Amino acid sequence: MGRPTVHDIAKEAGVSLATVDRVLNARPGVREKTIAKVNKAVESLGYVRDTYAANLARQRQYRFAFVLPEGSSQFANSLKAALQEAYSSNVADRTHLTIVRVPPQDPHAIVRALKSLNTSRLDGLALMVPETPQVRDAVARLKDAGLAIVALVSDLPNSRRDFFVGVNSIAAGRTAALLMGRFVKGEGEVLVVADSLRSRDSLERRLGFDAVMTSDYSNLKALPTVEWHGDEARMERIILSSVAARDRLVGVYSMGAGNMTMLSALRKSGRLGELVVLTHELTPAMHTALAQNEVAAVIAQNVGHLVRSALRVLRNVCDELPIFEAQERVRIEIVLRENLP
Amino acid sequence: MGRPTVHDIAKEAGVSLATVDRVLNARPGVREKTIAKVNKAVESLGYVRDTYAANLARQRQYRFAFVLPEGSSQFANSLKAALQEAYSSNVADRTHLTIVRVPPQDPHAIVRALKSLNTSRLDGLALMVPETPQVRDAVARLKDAGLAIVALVSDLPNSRRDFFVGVNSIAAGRTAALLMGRFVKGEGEVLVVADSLRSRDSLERRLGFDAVMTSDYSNLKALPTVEWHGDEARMERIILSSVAARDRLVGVYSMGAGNMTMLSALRKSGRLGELVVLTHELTPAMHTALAQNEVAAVIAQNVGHLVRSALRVLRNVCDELPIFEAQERVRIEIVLRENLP
DNA sequence: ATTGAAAAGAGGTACGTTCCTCAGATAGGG
DNA sequence: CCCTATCTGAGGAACGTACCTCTTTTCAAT
Repeated sequence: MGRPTVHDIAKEAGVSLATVDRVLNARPGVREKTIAKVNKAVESLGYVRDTYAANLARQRQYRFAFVLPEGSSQFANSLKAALQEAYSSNVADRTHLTIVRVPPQDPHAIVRALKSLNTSRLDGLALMVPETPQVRDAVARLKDAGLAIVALVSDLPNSRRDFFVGVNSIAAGRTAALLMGRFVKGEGEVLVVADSLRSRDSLERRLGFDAVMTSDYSNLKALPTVEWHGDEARMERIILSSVAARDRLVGVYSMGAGNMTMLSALRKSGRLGELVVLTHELTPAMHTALAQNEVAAVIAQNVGHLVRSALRVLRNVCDELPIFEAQERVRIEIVLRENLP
Repeated sequence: MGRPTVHDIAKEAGVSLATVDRVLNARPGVREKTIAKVNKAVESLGYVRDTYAANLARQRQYRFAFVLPEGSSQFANSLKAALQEAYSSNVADRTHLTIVRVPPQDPHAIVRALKSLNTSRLDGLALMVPETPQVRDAVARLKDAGLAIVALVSDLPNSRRDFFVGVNSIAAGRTAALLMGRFVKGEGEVLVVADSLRSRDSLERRLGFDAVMTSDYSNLKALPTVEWHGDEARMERIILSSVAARDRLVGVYSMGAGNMTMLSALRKSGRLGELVVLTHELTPAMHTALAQNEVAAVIAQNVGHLVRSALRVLRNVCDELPIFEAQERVRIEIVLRENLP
């Protein structure tokens, strides 16, 4: 009737339960021939291990830490909320979660935080931090200490991380360019704003944006990136002067945080209505801005997905199970006024 | 240390394990005062039942059937694929799934299929069928027989279904109109194509489309819906003649299936390049069409979500657990060339 | 043929929960 | 006060798996 159990395989393979267990858990002391017999029985009966019963028996506890940027970033906060939701739902069953917040602009502080982690009390780590050589090395050392490592949102290549969970930033930038190109009527200039191009995802978004812009929309000219480095007053100044100086401005693409400051500056300039504004990450503020037609589109990634995906990957790495890449690919979502969740 | 168990609550409440169990599972034979004591202990210890251990002990088996339209519909096929994927992954743990395929255009055949279900061997039902009075009544009877019922993709109001899993079709139509309005440069007419307006979702998409079209995009005129009723030759004829007759045509909105026929007809007409084409559901054919710039945007719903959501809802209804509506809200996805998954 | 290590078997306990039985306690009505 | 119905307690078996110990078998080298 129901699913086959270890007892059924034992019977089918003509071996004892203990041997089946040894084979299934890759423990030593079984002849090749017997291993083959058991595997054949597993195949023919279509046995799949009951993960929950297994975890119950083995008293498995996954201890993961999430390293997120501190500060007022709405996105990081919504990630944290998604994490807490996952924690209280069955998604995070048998999983103990710690959240560590670090100053994103200070590589040394990040390294210090990573070093202070007690690796013996931790099985895995998901981190959303800007890529710097110091961080890369610190992550590599954590990997050596036996942790499963997932880069979240922003990739950490060459850090020996096990997996990257997040969207392809180049494709996100390309998507922004496509939207800008199709939404703008006529021709003109596009202002591109970022907190800093030092973070890998901003850089890649810009790359993708420019690629599509130049190849498909020659009627538009993307201006050099304006970086405001966390200084909101500076941002307001730059935006106001840009808008005043450039009467051919038709669009604004904001690649990172600080969208509220940007919007209020544009509002002050009195030209918000004529501009096609694109931003990233569906924060509550952007939700409102979309509903009020101040922002044309928001390019987002589902934080719930990110978190669930990161947890799945971390668990699978810990259990040395394969990762189904297709399932973990996070989609680039386009949110308009009419498909607001 | 770990999570509190039933033993911990028993100790905390000063009652026996059996009483805790009676309270947790709402079995009779416990005084109000004792129930309160147990509940207080549950609260104060933050006890959450280990669903997997519980299901293991209770040998819980969820037996669900999915009723899907038969025929060559790519969407139904991808739903089936998502279902099979869920079945083989842990999402469908302790769940037995049956897929029933019915001719979507034949209400009597659908009712016959529903009546032939053995309700004593089934705990829940998810169905994607057009809404007709006969079907509505048949579903209500199944509900009376004690099944959990979920309407999938297309809602069945007044059928006493427990929940609807799918997108808001009106919002989907509104989203299509927004895209059409922003993508088209200049003014002109928009052809709207559907298999049949008898199906509720097509009707609602049209409603939403028209609402936004008239309120926001007076430069565009949406033509009356062309229905092709499953007759591909007829569709080709209509499209070719429409395109030939209307030189002000700037866009085509296809609300349902048959996108490949529509595209090939447009290709034949030689005017595909000038038209903004919008379709629904990201089938492999639409994937290609997007990549080749033949279709401007596809409005999709994630079939993986639909299936997982339906399964979660069915399980929760069976266990009389609450449904977290926010989690089950399926998003309206917009797929462009640059954010193809 | 003997030896000894490697392989396999047998049987147990545990995980957190459900669900069962049976016995003991408590309360309310006569 | 006892009687009876209702509550509560104590304990155990089971679910599928992991992991432990202790035996027994197998098989090749001697």
